Amino acid sequence: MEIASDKIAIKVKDQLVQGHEFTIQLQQLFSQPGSDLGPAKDLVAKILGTFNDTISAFDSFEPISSSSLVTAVEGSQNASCDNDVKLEDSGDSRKRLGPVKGKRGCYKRKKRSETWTVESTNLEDAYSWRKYGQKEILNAKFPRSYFRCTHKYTQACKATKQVQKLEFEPRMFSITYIGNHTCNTKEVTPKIKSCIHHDEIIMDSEELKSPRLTTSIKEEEEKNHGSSTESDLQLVWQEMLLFEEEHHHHHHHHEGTYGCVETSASINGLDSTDLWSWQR
DNA sequence: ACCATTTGACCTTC
DNA sequence: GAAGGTCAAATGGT
Repeated sequence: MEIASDKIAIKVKDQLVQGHEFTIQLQQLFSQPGSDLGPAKDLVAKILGTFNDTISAFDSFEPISSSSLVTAVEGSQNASCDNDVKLEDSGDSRKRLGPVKGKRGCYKRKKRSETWTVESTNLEDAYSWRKYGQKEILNAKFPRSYFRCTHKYTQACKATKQVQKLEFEPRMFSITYIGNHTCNTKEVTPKIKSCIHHDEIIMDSEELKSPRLTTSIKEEEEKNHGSSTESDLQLVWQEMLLFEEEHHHHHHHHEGTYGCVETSASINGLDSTDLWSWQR
């Protein structure tokens, strides 16, 4: 076994794990009462996400000819999706209210993905989410909201998050991230048609025809009411986003096409005014 | 007309 | 069987 590369890999992973640990400690430090660094927390969340991603990448294809594998598979899924030959009418005693359009559900067994939780006053991170559910939770005053990545179907991105208001600190949310994004968030692409072979079924239907979105960020004049600290935070947050952008594709010119749109998502009927979604 | 959210039903997990 | 997570029809917004 020529383990040269294996050794390196192990070392790298150890370092990652350590960095992960440190970040968690930092996160816990933040959650001490008295500090209100929302944006920093979100940043921490993202860092953690990166670590999780990398670490689990290692875990997933672990060379390991040896032992100690963790029976990771659990692929069994008795999801009853397979044989469609099943009856689908008459005999079923189940109550089906609406028009039966086909089998609903057909869930697959979930692969445990990385999860991590942060607490923050603003619900935004750099990704765009779509709400798909809300549930009352036992012994909790506030319901839990469920979000998935906007690009779940166009790009098969598995990331989701759950948001719930903290009972004793209603301005704060507990945000649990599940899985990491695999979508290209900025992938609207210049669309060089010339090199596309012509039957792309891919169809990323988001052409954003709304002309008013293209007005760039001249909305500096914040709409929040006087609260200077709030706006400061907002600005810091924006800067962080831009910073990140630049680092993603090194000095990409023409980054200014982001528009900021207020969404009407509401948690518990009480919509949070600091809910923003960034779109291109 | 399209797209996001709401909301109760449906499904899984414990 | 209860609690939590997900689906999708209905609804609402632009």
